[in-house]
Amino acid sequence: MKQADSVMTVVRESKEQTRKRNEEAIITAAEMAFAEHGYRGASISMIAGMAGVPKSNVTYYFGSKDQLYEAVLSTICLLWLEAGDEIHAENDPFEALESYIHHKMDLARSRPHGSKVWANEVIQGASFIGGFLETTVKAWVSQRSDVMQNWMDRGLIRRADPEIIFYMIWATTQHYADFNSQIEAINGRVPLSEEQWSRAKETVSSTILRGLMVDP
Amino acid sequence: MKQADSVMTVVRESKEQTRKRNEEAIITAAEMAFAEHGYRGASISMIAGMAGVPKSNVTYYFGSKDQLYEAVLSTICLLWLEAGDEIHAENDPFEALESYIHHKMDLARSRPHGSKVWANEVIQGASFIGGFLETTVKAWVSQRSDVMQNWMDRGLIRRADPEIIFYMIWATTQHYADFNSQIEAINGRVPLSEEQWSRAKETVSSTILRGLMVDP
DNA sequence: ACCTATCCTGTACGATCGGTCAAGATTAAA
DNA sequence: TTTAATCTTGACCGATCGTACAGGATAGGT
Repeated sequence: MKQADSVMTVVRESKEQTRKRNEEAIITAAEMAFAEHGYRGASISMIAGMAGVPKSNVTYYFGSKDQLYEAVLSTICLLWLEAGDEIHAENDPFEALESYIHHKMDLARSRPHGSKVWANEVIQGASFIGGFLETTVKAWVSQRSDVMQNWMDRGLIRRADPEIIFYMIWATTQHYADFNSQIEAINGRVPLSEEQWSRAKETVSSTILRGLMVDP
Repeated sequence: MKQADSVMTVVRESKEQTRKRNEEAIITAAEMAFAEHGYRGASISMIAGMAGVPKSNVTYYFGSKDQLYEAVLSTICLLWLEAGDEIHAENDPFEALESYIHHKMDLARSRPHGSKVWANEVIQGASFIGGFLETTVKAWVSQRSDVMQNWMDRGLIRRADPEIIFYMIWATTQHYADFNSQIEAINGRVPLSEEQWSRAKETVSSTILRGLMVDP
């Protein structure tokens, strides 16, 4: 088949390329399968079917269902941890938090499956990610809470427990990913329009930010 | 064993009483099992073990796993639908909404398992409760949205899409049930204290209510 | 062109699942 | 007390699950 090679310029994939392509296809399929059926409900054969690879290929790449699940969870969390990078004491609190909320709303829209897998895992006790929550996530919250405390001490925002504020932001933003099917049902079986999405972003952020303003 | 009957005044249960007692035990066990393991992860034998009845007894009472699952979901929703009864146009919006938020926070604390089952079901596509969402829940939202619109027209609260406000309330309150394990992990593996709970209630409601105030 | 290490996958296995069913136990009516 | 209806449950079934593994396929070095 030299002809095909020269005419279509289809060069043979290297092993590394094949592995990377297969791993990404499996991760993507697993993210969707775990989101739509839960950890137990998603089967390896189902994931393999979505990814277009044989069932054994999945266990070959990821070792076990548990390890694949953890890979999906860590892929998601790497995305989330970056969203709050602009929360620094030297930034304006309302600009920083508005950016954070908008960023999280965009992630809820662009990566709903990841959010759902995470939510499912936490709801069912976070047995796979418990250690991660107690170290990395806790440290993230602790650092940002110090920033919020700084803003409060300088009288820029209203006094409140910073953790509670973060939980409110997480809850309201991720709700648009996790409870998407409920929102669509109430919206008349219709996905949110572009305008509805931007209004949701605006209302969520402005409501929380107004709630954080100091008394005049 | 006449002696036992007369001394301990333990009369024999009627069939109805036995049925009711068993059904409640099974429902309670199922609520916990579905919350902690998801729909597929919770097995009938596991639920039967928790409830202290043989496995076949579960299918005898509820017919199938699906019907038991739906019974759990409807039990939960009956509780939730009552929480917003005070949202009427003639009430003060801030008092009514504060009462609603506090009521929902109390439910998140007292019935976390039900909230988790509901969240799991919605996350995974709401295939069991889709029709219910499109009829009962949608109508509930529609009625309360009219009340909110009335308050806005009278200048009592800031203008915003009422649905978005309800989603924010649902998200922030139910977060304390659904993401309880995440909150505990960040809190140092320790459940929220009584004081932390009351501060959470206060901060959540005051932040949202301040976010709804009209500009001075 | 050959060889070898690595990759890939079809097959098989034990475990567990939801659900069925018939026989035994118990209750309520006659 | 007898009888009929209902409740209760242990045993069983086909299906599906996650995983192990052997052997074929293949890429990359020689």
